[in-house]
Amino acid sequence: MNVKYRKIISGNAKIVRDINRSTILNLIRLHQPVTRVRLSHLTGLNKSTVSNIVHELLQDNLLSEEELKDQNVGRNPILLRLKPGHHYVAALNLDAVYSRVAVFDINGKMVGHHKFFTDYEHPEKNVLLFSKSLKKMMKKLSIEQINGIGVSVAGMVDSGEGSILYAPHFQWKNLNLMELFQKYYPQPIDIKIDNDANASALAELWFGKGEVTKLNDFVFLSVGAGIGSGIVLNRKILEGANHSAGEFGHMTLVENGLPCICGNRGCLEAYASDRATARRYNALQQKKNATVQESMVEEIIPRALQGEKSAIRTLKETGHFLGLGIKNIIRAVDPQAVIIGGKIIQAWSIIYPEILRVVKSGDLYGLRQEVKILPSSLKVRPRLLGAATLAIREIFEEYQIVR
Amino acid sequence: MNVKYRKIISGNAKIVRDINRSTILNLIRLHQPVTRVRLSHLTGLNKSTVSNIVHELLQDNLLSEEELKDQNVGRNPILLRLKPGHHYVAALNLDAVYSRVAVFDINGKMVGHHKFFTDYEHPEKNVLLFSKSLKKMMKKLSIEQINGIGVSVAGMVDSGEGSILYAPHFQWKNLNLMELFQKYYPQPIDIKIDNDANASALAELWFGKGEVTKLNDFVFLSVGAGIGSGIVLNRKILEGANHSAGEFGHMTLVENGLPCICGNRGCLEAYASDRATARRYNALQQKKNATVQESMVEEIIPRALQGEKSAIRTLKETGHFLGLGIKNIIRAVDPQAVIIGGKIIQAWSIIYPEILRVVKSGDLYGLRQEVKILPSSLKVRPRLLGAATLAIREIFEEYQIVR
DNA sequence: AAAATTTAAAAAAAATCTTGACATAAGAAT
DNA sequence: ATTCTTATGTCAAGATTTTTTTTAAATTTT
Repeated sequence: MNVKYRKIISGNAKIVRDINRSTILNLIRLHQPVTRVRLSHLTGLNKSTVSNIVHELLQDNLLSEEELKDQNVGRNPILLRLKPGHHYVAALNLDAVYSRVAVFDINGKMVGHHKFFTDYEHPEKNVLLFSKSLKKMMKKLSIEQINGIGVSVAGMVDSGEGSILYAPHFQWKNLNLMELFQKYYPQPIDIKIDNDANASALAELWFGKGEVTKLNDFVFLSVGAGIGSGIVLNRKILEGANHSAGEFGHMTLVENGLPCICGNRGCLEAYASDRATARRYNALQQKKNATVQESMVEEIIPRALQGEKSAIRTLKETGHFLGLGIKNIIRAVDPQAVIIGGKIIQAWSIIYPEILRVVKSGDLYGLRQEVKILPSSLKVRPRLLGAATLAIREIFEEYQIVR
Repeated sequence: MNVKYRKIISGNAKIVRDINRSTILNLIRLHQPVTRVRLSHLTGLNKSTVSNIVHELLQDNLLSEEELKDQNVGRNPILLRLKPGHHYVAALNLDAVYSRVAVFDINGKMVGHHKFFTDYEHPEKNVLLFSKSLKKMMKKLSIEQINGIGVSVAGMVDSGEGSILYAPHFQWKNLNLMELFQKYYPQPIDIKIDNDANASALAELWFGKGEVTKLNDFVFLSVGAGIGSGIVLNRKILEGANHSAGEFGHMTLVENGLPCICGNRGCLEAYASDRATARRYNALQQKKNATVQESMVEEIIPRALQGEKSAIRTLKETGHFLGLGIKNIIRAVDPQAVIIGGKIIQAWSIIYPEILRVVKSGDLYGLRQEVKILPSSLKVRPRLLGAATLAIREIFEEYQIVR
């Protein structure tokens, strides 16, 4: 039976407490530093309830207090912040060539980092390398306990089960990664595994800067060797019935178009991935003997920025195709924004006008669709921070009431 | 400020009651007839809580009881059902040429129906006609009170405000329909307005038969003069940041393809709408002088079913284009199913194989994507029943706890 | 035929959590 | 020195669910 039955959650006093506790903890995260009174206003909860719950959070070492001495009338407010130094999560990004391990605090700050060659042949080996690396890091940073592990994988993942359905880079199929982790971490620890595009989207949602802060509905388009995407709707990742929502990389852009590694033709990925960009560039350069390796868009971009014509033309084309794809994404889910990640955004000044032109050309009935096209706002690698966010989310998000 | 802030709903005893009450009422609707004990199991709530809430619902005249005499051991169970004859909603579908008014009971059964010519020039006139028609119907059926009004409109709708952003058929732009209704219904009554594709999707979700019963995530593709769609994710309609999620009709299928009424080229609608189908058919028939009117797919379908070659070819092409669109829909939101509505489904035996062929050709990496392509399962007009469902939903759905 | 068992529903007592009124804290304004 | 003002803390009251106990009705066992 493949039918997903929604779990029915009925209400009782304890769940009310859980809901309010996580609401408050989340608001502290988002608005820190913040006072109890402000939290009372934000939540609509009574001041006493807030005080009570804050007291509990303080005892759990999740918060720090700081009395503010200012010249306002009235009693000095006490500012609440997430307390650093007590709660950490481990992150693993399993990616082509390198995989990365890191430790983050609950504010999304990386405090330790390490990388190793991904072992394609022996999936379990990567878990071993991760655990060793993590142990070493924890010792060095004198961190005693980890509050969760997040893993982002380049491939299709069943995040509920924690299994990898298909990872084309590594040629892993139906691999239960969760089981491997549980071998090395038999003690009860939260382990969350998801696809790297979803993880990146989550990283933007939780730790995005600037305009991204205000977004609740967006699509993160991860442009790399392939093209993946994570759809965020009402602050939640859309997984899809078969864990493959947001496979925009394989939407058909051109019927019977260029072949794609997925076996079909005309996919967005076959036109706008880094690989496709490099290929188009090389086709232009053939006579000039100045080709680049397929994985090396990072060589094309500086050439374009320095004014090399064929590099510029190639990237503009990429922008054009991305625009076509993004237009269809907008038609599909009508997000507040589409955020683009990947090396390609280093050429933002070149690709953005092209993307915008295509997207705007298709404005529905001339009605203003206030969708933004933005480059990733993150400084840390989104896929690694995303892995951490998978674990951090578990600390903050519990139940929630919706209409 | 265009930023949609999520309302924060904090928990308290009253909301817990609301949650549990609506959970129980919904389960009665879905599982009727059902006993209190069964409800207790389904919800996880204690038997006393269920008894208590059921008592309340009985007092509100929402339920009827019937003692079951069977040969099982133990006390006879009391079966609970939604009580007919006490709660009704009014529905209005504003559509091209005709608009329809109807009265439905809370089980989605139509008890009265009437239609009138839509007044394109004077939007308010339609509200007047609706109210007169409803009044007459209520008198005839001796219904004293209506518990809500649902309106489905062929066009883009801001369902929160109840305003029509753009309705191409009627050439209405930024029309606040809710205000017009409130003129005629100043007393506090729930009025809900939404786009007809969303309403149809909702009708399938609530009152769909057969396989549809088990679906929580699907896309309803409404094929008519244009192509609209409603996206249902986790049993909720996806509205989108600009109230235009699911505009799959205007996704680009062919770059620089056929012109579309939206002003662009190559939209799905320009290839697979009834109008496009008729146009393609007429192009084939030109020499034979046997053309049909643009709105008349219903003439092409019987011809095809009787074996007329060009009719068959035309419909197969429509199926092919629908397949291309559906493939991209699947890539986008990965639904459990895509449900197709409209006259075209009378030719299901012709279009379905074509759709399936295109969709399956694009199966991602050869992984089984268990997506179903289904014709609408409703007997009543989906757009009208959908309008009713907008109102019925308000009676049943209140708050809910999610993770 | 009487007693025990089974299933369903209702009632009373116990537990949990939020609310609301009041109290306390700390500084500014009068 | 007193009163305001704002932030936080305390505690009984109120609402709701859960747990426990009764009551009800029919079947099965003794």
